[in-house]
Amino acid sequence: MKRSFLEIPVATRDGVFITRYSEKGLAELNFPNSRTSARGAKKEVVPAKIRGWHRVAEAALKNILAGRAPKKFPPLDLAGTDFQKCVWNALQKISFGETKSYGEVAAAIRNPKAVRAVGGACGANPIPVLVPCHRILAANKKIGGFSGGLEWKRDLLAREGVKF
DNA sequence: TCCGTATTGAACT
DNA sequence: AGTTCAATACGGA
Repeated sequence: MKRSFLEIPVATRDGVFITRYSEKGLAELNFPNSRTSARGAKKEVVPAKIRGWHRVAEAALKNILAGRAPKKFPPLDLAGTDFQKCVWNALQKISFGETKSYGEVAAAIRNPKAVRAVGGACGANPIPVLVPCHRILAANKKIGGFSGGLEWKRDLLAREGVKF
């Protein structure tokens, strides 16, 4: 069974991001380039609950894009395996402007050897930016990869004041 | 069960 | 210093 998400666009100076909400929280976020947007504007009823989340999510997103640390995050409804959720949870513990290597993340979840699996989980991350998969660099401080495009990763890091 | 992965560290040019 | 290679954990087909 496929979960249906409530899709809400977020206009920023960098383009229109798409957020998707489930009954439990923010479930997905897409970069502007994905042409997932511009759909037959399904103006369904947006529960007040979700409007509240969206307000927080939008503020958090714009803060990050502006190079400032968000004060607050909306609840996240991460759909994935236990391992993935574990990784994503670890990612959220990385503070703004800080970077970690895949190896360190692996160590943080008590699987020091699962470095590549961590990479896989990052790639499967449904919520970039808010779940800071872009703050993960390879051990030799190289850029690695990024789902939404490497330009985004570099740009986001630069805005956080990270140099490499 | 086999294959690919957003890695890593060591061995080899 | 750049490159190749095997190992490793996990998810998808």
